[in-house]
Amino acid sequence: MGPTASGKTAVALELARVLPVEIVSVDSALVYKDMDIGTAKPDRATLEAFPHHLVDLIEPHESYSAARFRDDALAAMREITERDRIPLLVGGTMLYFKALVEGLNELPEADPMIRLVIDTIGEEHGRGAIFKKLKEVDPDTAARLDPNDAQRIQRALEIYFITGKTMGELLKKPRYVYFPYTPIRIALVPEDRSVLHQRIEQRFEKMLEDGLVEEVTKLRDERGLDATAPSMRCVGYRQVLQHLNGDLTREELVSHGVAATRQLAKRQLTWLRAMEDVALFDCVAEDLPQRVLEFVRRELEACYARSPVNPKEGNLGFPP
RNA sequence: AGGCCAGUAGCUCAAUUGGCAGAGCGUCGGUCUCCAAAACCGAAGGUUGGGGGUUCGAGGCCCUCCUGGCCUG
Repeated sequence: MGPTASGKTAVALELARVLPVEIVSVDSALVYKDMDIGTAKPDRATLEAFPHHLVDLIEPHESYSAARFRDDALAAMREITERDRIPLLVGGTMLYFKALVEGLNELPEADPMIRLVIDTIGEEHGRGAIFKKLKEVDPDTAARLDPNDAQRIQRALEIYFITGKTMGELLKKPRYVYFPYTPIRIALVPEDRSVLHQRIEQRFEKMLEDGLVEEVTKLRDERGLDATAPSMRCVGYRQVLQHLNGDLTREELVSHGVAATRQLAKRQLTWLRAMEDVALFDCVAEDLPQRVLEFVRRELEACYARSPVNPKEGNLGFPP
């Protein structure tokens, strides 16, 4: 795990070179096909040499979800372990990590029609009307949410409209979590935030040099995508779209894009701080891949030593 | 060189006739159960370019210096 631009990919590739692992992407942006530059997707050669699961899964006009990720990730992990290999989960979408390991309650999936209905009510009767409605049907959830949090209020109402039961009620039900793995949690974090900020700026400028504007132009012109598409809410894509609309100058595109990326990194770090049992590594360390590799080796050995089920012949699959 | 205009939070700008210096953005901290690279909440941040003066009281008036811009030579 780690914030954007912390060097996760480089470390993952190094581990994949040496250990019997297969990479599973835990990234809400890498799932989109044809969104390569702005998502800092590994290039084709890398993806061929080290296949990544859960990359290029859906079209940019489709939408994904935490629940779908959990299903997809568990399926990928099962395939990998059946090949006697180890899943290496790499990414920065912390909600996906959480959903995977801790599971989700049984809730209905998103329904675009219902969401449209709720949005329409909001437009006609005012922003407050929707919150008022939620207070009526699900006071517990309403009390927990901020009246301005339109997205979550909409979700809570959506659950009620689909199931007739409240979100508060459904979340109280016991959750049966299927996760037959022992995670070794590693996070790459900056000891000095300003270094990460620098990297973010350089990387965004590089993305523009590499043709990010052209990539987005294509998505807009050939796929008709606009700011309402979930994929176009990704950092960078949204700002380029605004630039193409004439709402941002080229200069503003850079400063806004960089700022949005910094904010993303900040939120990712907030998640990481709240997580327990995570080994932290300074993401600007010189020999970062080596350090992580050593740590993983030790952890794997300890893991196998205490496990009643050893892999075949007790061979860990990597040099002693 | 002379004349005019401007200088307020990191940035862009507000502030009634002289009456408690604010906003947006950024920054920092947090929340997060099927959109999460999303959405939302909170906090910090000022010698109002410097110095002097008038006044009960100055971001706003007077003097002076500094910086930037425009005009004239």
